[in-house]
Amino acid sequence: MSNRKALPRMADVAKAAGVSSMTVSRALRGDASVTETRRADILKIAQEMGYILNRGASELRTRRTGFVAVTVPSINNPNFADSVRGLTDVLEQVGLQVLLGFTDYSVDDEERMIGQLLRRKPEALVVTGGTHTDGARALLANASIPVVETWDEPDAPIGYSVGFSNADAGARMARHLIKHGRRRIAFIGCDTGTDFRGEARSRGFFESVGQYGLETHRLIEAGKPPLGAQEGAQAAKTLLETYPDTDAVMCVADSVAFGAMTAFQRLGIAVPDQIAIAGFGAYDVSAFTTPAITTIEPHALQIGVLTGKLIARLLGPESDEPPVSHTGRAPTLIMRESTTGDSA
Amino acid sequence: MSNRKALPRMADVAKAAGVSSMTVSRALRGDASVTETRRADILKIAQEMGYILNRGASELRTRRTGFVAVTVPSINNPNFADSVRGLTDVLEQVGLQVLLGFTDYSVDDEERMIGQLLRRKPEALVVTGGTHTDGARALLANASIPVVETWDEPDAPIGYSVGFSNADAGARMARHLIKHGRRRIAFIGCDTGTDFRGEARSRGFFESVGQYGLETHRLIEAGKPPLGAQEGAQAAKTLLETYPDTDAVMCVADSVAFGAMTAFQRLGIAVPDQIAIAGFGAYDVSAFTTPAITTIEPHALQIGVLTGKLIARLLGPESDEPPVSHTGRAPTLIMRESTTGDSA
DNA sequence: TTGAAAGCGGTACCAG
DNA sequence: CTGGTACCGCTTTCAA
Repeated sequence: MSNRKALPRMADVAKAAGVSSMTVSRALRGDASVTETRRADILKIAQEMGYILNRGASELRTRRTGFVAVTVPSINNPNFADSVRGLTDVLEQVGLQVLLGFTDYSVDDEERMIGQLLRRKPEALVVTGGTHTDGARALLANASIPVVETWDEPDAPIGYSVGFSNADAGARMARHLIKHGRRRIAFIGCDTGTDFRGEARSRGFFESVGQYGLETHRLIEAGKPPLGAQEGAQAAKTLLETYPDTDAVMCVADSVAFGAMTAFQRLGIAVPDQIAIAGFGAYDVSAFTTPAITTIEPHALQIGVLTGKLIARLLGPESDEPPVSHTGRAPTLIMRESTTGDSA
Repeated sequence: MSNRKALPRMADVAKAAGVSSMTVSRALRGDASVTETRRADILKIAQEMGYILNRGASELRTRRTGFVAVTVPSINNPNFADSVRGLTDVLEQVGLQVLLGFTDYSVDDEERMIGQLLRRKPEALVVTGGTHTDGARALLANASIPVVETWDEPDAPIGYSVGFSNADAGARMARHLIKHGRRRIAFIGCDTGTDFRGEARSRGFFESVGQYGLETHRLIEAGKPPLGAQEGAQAAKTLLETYPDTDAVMCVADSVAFGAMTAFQRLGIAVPDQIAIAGFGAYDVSAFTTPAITTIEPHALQIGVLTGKLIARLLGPESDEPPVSHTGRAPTLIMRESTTGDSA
């Protein structure tokens, strides 16, 4: 039902149409030099024969693959999914195809993935975050294609970057909590050395907390990313045992905040009266919990879209304005009842 | 920082190593016929030169691209994300690279995507669902590569299929609700003609409801997919206005069920006392709401994994047992308080 | 406007 | 075990 039979080649179409391969090639690509009637004729014949262009062969000759390689830690994360989606859509507009690789939050896996992806000769490469192995950096340096780091503001940028400061995002939330009267403040995050963006948020968060003279050690490491509601619920219990007087907690992601909130509520702890909860990521769920969860909107889709536009400009025809790294819209704090106590 | 300079080719490595391209080719692929010392030598030189194999060139000669094309409606759906992840992981094991295309729940977009993807000469193609345009079917028939339809049991299978009966899943939930004493039963789904799997669930649901002699017209069309909590909340209000005496509702996805439940609760309607709620998809959130939401676990990851294994067997060395379509584990009903009323 | 020949960067095949 | 040669399917180039 699906076994290899010889697929027609361009030469076969040419023969059937009584022209040369070159004419078929031109007709298929819409080259103006082919007579309109002839072109229509060729297209019809190609269609009838079920001819499908072999892009691999064209690429070899033109040296343009139309691939953009992309590595993300995980696709099972609404934020990354949004970014990938935005990126894919924009690139599709200009005929570029995304090659996706998952790194599972491991820089070693990332290096391996990049090595694999580069063999496909992508015209640009998009990575998540600004932390990479030396090996990966070497690969990227040698590849001589545009590199875009996303979701971060790298200390040592490789090429372009489209992202924001996760530390600032954490700090912003800390100030919000403090402004609303919280003083014994905690953070639930991933284990150290795994999710670098989450760590940056935690770092910025506690830096800000410290600036107000408050305790900065209430950190719960809830496991390896990606963290979900399950881990959030577990971490909430740990938090209560370890620092029972905590009156506010930020979670590395909304999924975690949701799980933590549920755990508190089932233990009879009032949110936000006894403990305020904040998340990150503006997941859909956060707007519909009771109370709704204060969070930070990272504009994930826009990160993808901006990255796509940047790449389109880099690979497209020479533009007047040279493309530059783009920081996009800064993350937005979304205040909701889980920290403000205001009724819905 | 990233401009085109001539990348080294295999011939360059060969020259530097003082051997022929053929020897380099063999060394790089681990062909046993190359002396071990020579191979080490060549690998080192290739490494130093920053040589990266051009797979496009190999593919042309070997006629094996290592691509598997995959179309999914959307990646912003935990179920599809899980499937893609499972599929990607398995295929990566055997050196296959996924080429992903998004169809936005449109069969026309799907046809277009398939057309684009086939030009990359994938060795297999995975599509979501069993409903396709005639054009898409023609493309697939001509491609002469294995085709796997997932997430469904197609009426007219194109090739292999890995999925389950969405109608059965809907029917199962209907029986569950009826068994728990519900009689005025509704369904919140997508607009007709968009999400075929969701429609199948709805159809099976109402068929079962009808078999018990109950009303089968309480259908709320909540918009185009993907539906979220927002649409669920809105639909819940519509449901109350349209069929105020409804005592149970199944939603096409857990996200929708969550939004609907929140809406009911904010309106002071007790779940499940006044109205029972069920979802589909076993999203993480469903286990942590109050009450937790009864749902159906489709084993999305496993669908991806089984599809990957099927393809690996199809494309791998001749196996003794011929590969067949695999239905995987049947969806599992997860009973929770939102329909049973049992305390957590 | 069209076609013939060469070549993109690898690997199959066969000779040595 | 190693190398020469042809060729994968398309497009560039140049001539007609």
